[in-house]
Amino acid sequence: MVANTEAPLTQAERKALSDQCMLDAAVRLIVERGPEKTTLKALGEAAGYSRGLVTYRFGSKAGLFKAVIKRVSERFGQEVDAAVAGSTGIDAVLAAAETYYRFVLRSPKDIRAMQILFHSAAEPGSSLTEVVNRVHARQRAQVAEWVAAGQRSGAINPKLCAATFAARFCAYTLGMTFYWMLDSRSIQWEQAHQDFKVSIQQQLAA
Amino acid sequence: MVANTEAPLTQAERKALSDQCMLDAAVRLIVERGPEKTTLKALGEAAGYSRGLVTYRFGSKAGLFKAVIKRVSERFGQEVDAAVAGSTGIDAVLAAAETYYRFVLRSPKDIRAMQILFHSAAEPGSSLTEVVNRVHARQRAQVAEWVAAGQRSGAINPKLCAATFAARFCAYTLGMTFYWMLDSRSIQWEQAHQDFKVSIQQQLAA
DNA sequence: AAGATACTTGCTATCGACAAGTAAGTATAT
DNA sequence: ATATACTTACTTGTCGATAGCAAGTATCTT
Repeated sequence: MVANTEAPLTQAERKALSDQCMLDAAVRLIVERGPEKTTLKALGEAAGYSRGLVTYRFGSKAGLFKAVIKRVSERFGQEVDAAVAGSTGIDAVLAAAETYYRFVLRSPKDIRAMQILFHSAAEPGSSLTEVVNRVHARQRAQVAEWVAAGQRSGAINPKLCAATFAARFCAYTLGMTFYWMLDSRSIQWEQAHQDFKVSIQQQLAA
Repeated sequence: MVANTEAPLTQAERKALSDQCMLDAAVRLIVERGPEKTTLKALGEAAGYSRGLVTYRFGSKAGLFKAVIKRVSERFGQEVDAAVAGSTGIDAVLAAAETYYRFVLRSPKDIRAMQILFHSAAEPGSSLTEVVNRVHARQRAQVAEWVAAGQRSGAINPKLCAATFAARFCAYTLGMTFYWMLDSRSIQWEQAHQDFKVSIQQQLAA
């Protein structure tokens, strides 16, 4: 988490290192104290630098947070792509659900940080709105594509509106993650996931 | 929104009036600039008082926001009770969904403000966590009750887990509201609602 | 050695919340 | 009835802490 202070590095390496440290520090501090109470001073120190580096590198605190969203959502997107591989239709949707379920268990801090940033995008005047909206629009479009493909192949109920199902699928995931964050004990994360898969199959079945 | 300056009021009336003005101002400012950027100064002025009154009356800014959550969620709860009336099972669940759908259209500012406050409850160390968690636990329990009653009367699929369905139902609602706030154009609020009702019936059918 | 890039420090306006103050309403004694 | 003591409603002074800019220093590159 703290910058390495050994052997001389190239400028590019220095930059890459400090970027990495700052993004890690951001995730950690967002989860520990929330974005607003995460001060530039704390971010700099947690990353092993000064309070000024965040603003210099990312333009502002919000700029750093945007970078966090991009990094985590990109990593998640890659995992989904890998899990879905070539499959479409119901299988693809189930694989995506499964991937998210596991991602939350494996990287709870990343998910917590990202969800907190998603939330802040819903506040008026937030500079994260556009990025976050793009991330979610993309996710919904991807799900809708799988469903549409399944409909063309006859495996999925043709009466269903692919876009609306996709929104429902993604909205559920967001809401459930919110509950999980609020009080992980009050929600049966695993059972909810299993029941959700059953519900998906039921909803999509031709 | 601004305190009345006419005829002398009793202490109780003065208090009720200023409380009302402050709660209204809070909703307005949360929707206009978000909770963090809503300053005590702005709250006081918008309500027609000084910057000190919020702290004096509600203890802190967060105290005022708690009161906002209580007020709006209570009002929504009453509307649900009225709409559901005596019905149970699928009808009760559909009536609750319908009530929320309409509440959002009729009082978008109240919903926006409340959802923003819900979000802030998911941040670490938030003093709203407990209140918000209680509100949502209660909503889920209520939905689960309707479902369980429907199962006892044989109208709802007995294999379903009532609590898990309730969580799914409420999580969807939260997530969809988030999308609606993020970009109301990208979401077909009405179609999503209609499809949701069909999906509920399908999921609950015996 | 000179320029470019990575990073730090000085500064200003603004914030929330506490403490101390003032104004307005209420109770009691004559 | 009205003056005085008291309580409650509300305001203002103050303090430490904040984000982000401008101007500086350290480190790498050519």
